[in-house]
Formats: sequence, structure tokens, C-alpha cells
Amino acid sequence: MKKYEELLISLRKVIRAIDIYSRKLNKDSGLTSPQLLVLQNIAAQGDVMVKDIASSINLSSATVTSILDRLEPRGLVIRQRSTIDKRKVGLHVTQAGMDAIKGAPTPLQEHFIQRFETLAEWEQTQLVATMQRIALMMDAQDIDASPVLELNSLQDLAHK
Amino acid sequence: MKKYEELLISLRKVIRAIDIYSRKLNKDSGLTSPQLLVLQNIAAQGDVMVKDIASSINLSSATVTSILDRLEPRGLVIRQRSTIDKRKVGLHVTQAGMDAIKGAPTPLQEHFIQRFETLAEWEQTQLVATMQRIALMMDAQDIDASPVLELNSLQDLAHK
DNA sequence: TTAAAATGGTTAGAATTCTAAACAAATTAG
DNA sequence: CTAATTTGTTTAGAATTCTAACCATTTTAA
Repeated sequence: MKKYEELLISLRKVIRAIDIYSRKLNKDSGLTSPQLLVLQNIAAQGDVMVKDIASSINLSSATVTSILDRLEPRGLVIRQRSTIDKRKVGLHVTQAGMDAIKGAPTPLQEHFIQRFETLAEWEQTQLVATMQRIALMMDAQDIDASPVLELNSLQDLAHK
Repeated sequence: MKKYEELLISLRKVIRAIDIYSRKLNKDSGLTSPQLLVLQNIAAQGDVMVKDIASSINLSSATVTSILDRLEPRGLVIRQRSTIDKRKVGLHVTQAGMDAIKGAPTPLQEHFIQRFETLAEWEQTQLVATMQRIALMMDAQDIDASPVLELNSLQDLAHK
């Protein structure tokens, strides 16, 4: 078996573990990991737009919209269209949302975090660095693959 | 920001990159990564059951069923119920399925693999080992959390 | 100033993935 | 041997996530 295949399999296991935990979280607390993440980010950043949240947790706007569609009717979050720029939608966490955040555990398995924290400092750093490296190796391809970007660059060039 | 939060963010980026690639793959070749993975595994292992595939690529049986539901009508795979044990369903890849496998690229970004292969041997090993370690740290929780296992053990004990 | 382009958000439609529940078939135990 | 359990698969229903298409609004450019 090729090395990168082993890597892929490990990745799938991790993805699966995260997904399974998210469902458990949902059953226990009524919130999935993405929902919790969105809620936490709105709370942390105060008055934000959909786009800000999307980019800060690395999801598409459409995905954030669909997560908000689940949070809003439950009264955890408020959407408020801006009067100055009517395209923009401001997001606010309600008191109920704050309570939900307080009551919910971390969006990663407690067990994992416990184990992680018992590692030596340098080991933790090394684990994080490796993950970031893999992410980088995978993201790079996105950047130079965007046709939109290319058009913009050409235009920029033409106006120099 | 806590270290494990940084880890989680990197993980999300990686998951996203894999998902985006899978969609691109689908547009280019008509097969998504999971579909390709299932197909490849059936081909590699010959006469297998749904359950075997599920465990070999770390998905639930239900998920494999839904992937097969997409592969079968396209004539890439054949399901054949066993006459000996009628619960079991044998899986076979058709010639069309074989062609699809041959025509399709790897289920991971070529770009990533290229980058990965330029790394020194020890670096590759280290990356894989780290991923496996994280997977292990996340999976472990599953194993000792099963109430079914507990009941079985008690029963086993009683019959010793 | 008016037409074209960019921006922000949502909707539509699809794939993956899970758990829970159903079902049939096979195995085990009283 | 019959009842209970286990096993293998599927169905149902839900959440996440994407891209593509769409709309309304704002900004830019001819």
C-alpha cells in the first residue's frame, strides 16, 4: 500500500470520528459541531456578517446560511438586514444562544482533548504543525486553480 | 487560541479540501471519491460482501448501501444475493466498472500527491504516523464506550 | 448618468454520512 | 424443537456541505 493511501485512510477515520462525535453531541445537547462552531464565532466576534463567519470557520456562505436556518427558528440567533447596505445581514446571539454555548461541551471529543493535553508541549506543537502542513499542501491547489482570480489578476495587470 | 482548536481548524480545512476535490472528480470523471474507493476495493478483493467493504474503508454499511445504489444502476457494479446464506449480498465489478477505475485519477488531489512524493522518505513516514496517531486518539474513545461490549463481556464471564 | 460588474445572501439540487428501525435469515439456547 | 438472539442488508429521515443559479443592492466605468 502506498504511503499516501495510508494517509488517506487515517484521514477518513478522523473525519468519521469527528462526524460521529458531532451526532452524539447533537443528541446530548441539541447542537451539532458546526452549529456550535457558528454560534461560538458569532458570539466571539460580536456584530458580524454571514460572510465573515463563513471565512472564519472555512465554510461556504451557502453552508452557513443552512446552519443559520436551523439556529434561527430555535431562537439561538437573530438575523438582521442592514439598513445602510441592504445586501448585508448582521448576526447576533440571543441569551438562549449564550446559554446553549455555555451548556455545550467542546466541538471535539473531550477524550481526545484530555489525551492531547497529556502530551508534552513539543509533541502538541508537532501534531498541530503536521496538520497545518497537510492542510497547506491540500489548499495550495485551490488557490492557483481559481479562474476568477486569474481574470482579476489580468485586469489588475492591465490597469497598472 | 488553544492548541487543539488550531488542530481542529486545520482538520476542517483538510476535510473541506477533500470534499471539494471529490466534487471536482465527480464533474470530471463521473465518480466521487467514496464511489471510486468502493469500486476499487471491490475490484481488489474479488468476491466480497457489503460488510467487508464497509469495514475496509471505514464506513457504515448503510453508507456503502447508498453508494452502491448509485453505482449499480450505472452498471459499474453487480449485487448478487447469496443462495447459501440469503442475508448476504455479493459484490462484483463489471467491465464498465473496471474501465471507470482505469480512467479515474487517484481519490486524493494529484497536486497533493506530487507534493507528498517530493518529501524525504522520513518526512512522509512522519506525516503518516502523525495522522495515524490522531486517528487512534480519536477512535479509542469509541472502543471503550460501547455498552454492547460490556453486556457481552459480562455474559462471557458468567459462562466461563 | 446609465450600463456593466461586483458583492452579499439565499435557494435549489445533489452527494455523503450517520443512527434508528425494519426485515429476513441463520444461529444459539432452554 | 421452538423461542430468542445475532447477523446482514436495506429503508427512512436528518444534517452537513458543496456548486450553480438567482436576486437585490452597491460600486465602477464608459
